[in-house]
Amino acid sequence: MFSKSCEYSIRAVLYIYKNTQDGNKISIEKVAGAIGTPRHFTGKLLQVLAKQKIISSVKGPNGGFYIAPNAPEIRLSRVVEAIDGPEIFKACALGLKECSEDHPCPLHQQYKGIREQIKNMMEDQTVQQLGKKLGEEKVFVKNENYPE
Amino acid sequence: MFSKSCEYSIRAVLYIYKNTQDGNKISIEKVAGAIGTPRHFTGKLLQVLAKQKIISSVKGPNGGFYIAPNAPEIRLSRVVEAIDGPEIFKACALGLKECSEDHPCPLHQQYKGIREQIKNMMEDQTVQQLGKKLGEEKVFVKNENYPE
DNA sequence: AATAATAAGTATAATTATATCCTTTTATCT
DNA sequence: AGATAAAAGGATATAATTATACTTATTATT
Ligand code: FES
Ligand code: FES
Repeated sequence: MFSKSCEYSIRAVLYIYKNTQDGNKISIEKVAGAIGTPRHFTGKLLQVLAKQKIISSVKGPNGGFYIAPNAPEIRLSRVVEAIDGPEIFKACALGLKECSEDHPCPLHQQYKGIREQIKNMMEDQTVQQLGKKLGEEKVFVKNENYPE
Repeated sequence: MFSKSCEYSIRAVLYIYKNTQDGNKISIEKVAGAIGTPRHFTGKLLQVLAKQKIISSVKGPNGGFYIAPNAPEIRLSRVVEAIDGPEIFKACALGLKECSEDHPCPLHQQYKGIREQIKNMMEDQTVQQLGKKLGEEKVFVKNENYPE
């Protein structure tokens, strides 16, 4: 579905949200440890998310990444587009260069609705909504029996 | 969504179906040319599909690949599972090792329905159904303005 | 038996994922 | 103020995976 980069990014952003609403900042080290993703690769992803202003970062001691409590809602689609690119939401199911009504692949009619749902899901859900669940409901952003 | 291997495979199988119902066989060369996929890579894919008995092949002059007119319906899911593996239909949206109700990711509730639809689509559609469309309706298995 | 057509098997290239290393920024301690 | 250390930023290197090309082995036809 999405690339690993993208999956990792979403998980990281949710975790960062949940753990920085009290004004704290959190380091790459801790994020990667908490969600179970490779340290350096995670760092790189957070770097591009910060550059795109999806998350905030501050260098130096006591620095780290965070999402300001008063930050506007961040749609998941924004993360996906930053990492995998926006074309992913209009790609053809069978890999044709373009998906179009004029030159459809045999799966086009059935697939386009599903793809739309995926897009809607990512546009509807925000980091803030899902991030809150992370604390309240039983949802997880790291694998089962993974050491905290 | 699916890997390139998988996309190519489905396109190839549909093309082979459409062009071998008259008892003909068709070569890798022609398949790859007609659907616009790399020659050798396509060959390899057809090889595993043949080994899995999803399509038939015969060597030597006048040989090639084909799907027998009396062959039972081939669900697209079978092709997907042969190439990308069956796990793809139960994978977690955020890349957790397992998707489960007990240890769900934050997107689980919303995603599982969509994933189910994808699975159903691939299980419902058969090579025969879609292959017929290839001749009758305006659907394509190669890119626009690609030389035949 | 020779040949030519073709599938099958092996090697290379490109991409993606991951790790290492060095630089820059900045808070804190002396 | 200067030294130090903690953190992100950035460039570059390696590994794994995926995609593609090349070579060899089969086999129907003559
Ligand atoms: S053309 Fe394939 S999904 Fe639209
Ligand atoms: S756990 Fe992520 S989709 Fe089910």
